[in-house]
Amino acid sequence: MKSKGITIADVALKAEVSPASVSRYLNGVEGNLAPQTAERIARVIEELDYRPNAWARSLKTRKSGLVAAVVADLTNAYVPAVLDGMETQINQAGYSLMIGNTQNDSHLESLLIERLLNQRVEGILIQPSSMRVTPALTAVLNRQVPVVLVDRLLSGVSELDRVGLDNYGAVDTALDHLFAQGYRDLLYVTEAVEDVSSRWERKKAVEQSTLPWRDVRIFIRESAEPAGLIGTLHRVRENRDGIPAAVLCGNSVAALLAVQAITQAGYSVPGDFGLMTIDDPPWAPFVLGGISAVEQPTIELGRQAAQRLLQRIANPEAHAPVHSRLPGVLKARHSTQRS
Amino acid sequence: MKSKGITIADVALKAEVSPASVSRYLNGVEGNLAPQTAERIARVIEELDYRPNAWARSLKTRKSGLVAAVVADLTNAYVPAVLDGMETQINQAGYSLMIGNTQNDSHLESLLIERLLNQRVEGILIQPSSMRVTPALTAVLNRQVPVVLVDRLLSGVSELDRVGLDNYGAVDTALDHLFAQGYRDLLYVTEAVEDVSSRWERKKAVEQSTLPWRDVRIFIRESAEPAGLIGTLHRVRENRDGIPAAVLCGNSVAALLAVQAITQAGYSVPGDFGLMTIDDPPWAPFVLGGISAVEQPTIELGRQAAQRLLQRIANPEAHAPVHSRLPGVLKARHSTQRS
DNA sequence: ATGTATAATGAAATCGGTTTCGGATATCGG
DNA sequence: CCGATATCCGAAACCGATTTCATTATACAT
Repeated sequence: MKSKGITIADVALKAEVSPASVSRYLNGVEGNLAPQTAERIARVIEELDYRPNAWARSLKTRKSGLVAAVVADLTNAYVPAVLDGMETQINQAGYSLMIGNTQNDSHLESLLIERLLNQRVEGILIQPSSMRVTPALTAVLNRQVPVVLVDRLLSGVSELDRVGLDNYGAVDTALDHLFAQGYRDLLYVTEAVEDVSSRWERKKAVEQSTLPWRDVRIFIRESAEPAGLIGTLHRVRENRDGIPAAVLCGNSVAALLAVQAITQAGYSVPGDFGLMTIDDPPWAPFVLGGISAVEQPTIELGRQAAQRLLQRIANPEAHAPVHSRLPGVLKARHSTQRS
Repeated sequence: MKSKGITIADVALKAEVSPASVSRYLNGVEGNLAPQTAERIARVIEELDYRPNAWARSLKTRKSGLVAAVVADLTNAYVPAVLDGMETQINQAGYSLMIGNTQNDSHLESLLIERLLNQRVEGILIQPSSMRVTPALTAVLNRQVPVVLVDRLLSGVSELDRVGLDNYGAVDTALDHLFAQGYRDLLYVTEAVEDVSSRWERKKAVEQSTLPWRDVRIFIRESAEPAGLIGTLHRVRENRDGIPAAVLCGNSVAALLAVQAITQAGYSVPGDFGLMTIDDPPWAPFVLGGISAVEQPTIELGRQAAQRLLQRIANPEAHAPVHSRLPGVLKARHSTQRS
């Protein structure tokens, strides 16, 4: 009833060598195999369609070949794009990728991380659901497994690597573009800012802009309904003087809200408002004649994050943490075209 | 130098019981533990922050708690949506999810599947990159690990479960809607059809339509450039008589092409053409005033696929394979609004 | 011819759990 | 008070690999 199970012993027996030699063969030439023996083993392995048991191997070597990515929301196009970059990188290195989707819920996040640790992943890429450090997160940190933060930071945690967009730079890029196009009034639309570092940074960057804006307002999204934003749009529009105001959105969720509000209110773009967004969702080129955006280098973000993690795994001695802030790239489109 | 490692033995020692008892405790009450002992063990585990080693456990129990999803293209929004459904379901069952992104490359697909098998996953969800059965795929099938096909079929493989959209029904839904709106001329836009079963089925459904169309044409996308399609649009438009033709797209990639073609050619929707697509990408509501679509129940698809796989894992006796074909739901929007 | 360095291989311990089997203790009926 | 039965628990084998250490065979120098 021993279902299936071709073990190293079976191979050894049939090839008339010791299990030790088979193992040596499997792991490349360690203690030097006679080419003749090696070939014999190879043949038997082939014949038996033998596959080494990863569990037994891991048990001894303390390496699982597993790496995990814990993301906040799979349905936001930004996330799978980043995952894409991670995945290729990780597979190239011979590792396999596990994923956990926290749905922006730190409770679920804890549970998933817990599970992944039990699976003995060798490293974790985390896009934290919140800046606040949960017990489960501290548990990971106390443990030896390397962690790289993606996209978002954890408040009060400085010892971790982090890879993400250069939020300040990206916002500046957007603002420079808007200003260069002649806009002088600015409305910044963002999701609630408290818990998520990237949103916070972007808002901060807007507030710190040194360009001579005539007016800068911030609108914080409180519901999925555009009603509130529509009101603000009306108000912004009142005190204009021929130059339409620019609406800058902090991410694609905010951008979606803005598109809805503008459409429902019957405004036109770029006639009544300039419109632009940080993060270039796949639909940006096709909505309202094309929405200008600052694109995030998503695949590259994923690639670098994975790369960093793999390095930490290969070389656990703690170097100083590295913060990579990749630049966004400007995609000027119809929605900010003036004249 | 034994880095870290609180083993079951350490716990046993400190709790003054045998490792066997600790094991019993960990796996729920098997051979009946005295509540007193159980509590003592619990406390020590807590104190030591002990975590059972998944490898050792798997080695003995032959269960990894791992399930894999191999998908064709992470950047197509349909895929992460389905993954989302899978993920929750799988985690609820106490399993963890591994992913492989084949990028529609059957070579990569083979490699990833190979790796996942070595990781001893207990089951695999596959969205095959092609209908053609590769050696690696047959290897999986010969092996004992359960497989559920998602979205796409494998030609000549009938023994596997499959969960996907009811492509025939979905196309009928679209056609019914178009016909009811008064359209009589039809242009179906699709990606190359040979290798992918879902595309094939949808095209077939169009060809088999029993509605009294005046004209039905099929356009097969050959490049990412809309030039070819634009030509076809011109031609379709010539022989009209007041009733615009309807353009139905086989998936979101085709829809994207159509949007580009229509926009570049300067046509309006729904004035010059009715436009509709199978698969409801996130941008559909906002492009060209809203594009009508037949939405796929993505999360539900993922959920059911995962569910099916988990059942197979729990109960390996081979029942007859189940083919779930979930219905698409009509999203009538502006792009097919007539009158 | 003899001693020594080197290459190739095998025996056995080990990784950290689970599980079988049987021994010890407690409970209970008569 | 005794033997039978049930309950709780420990010793030890086992899962399938890796790895250390020792051994044998071979080559080479003297």
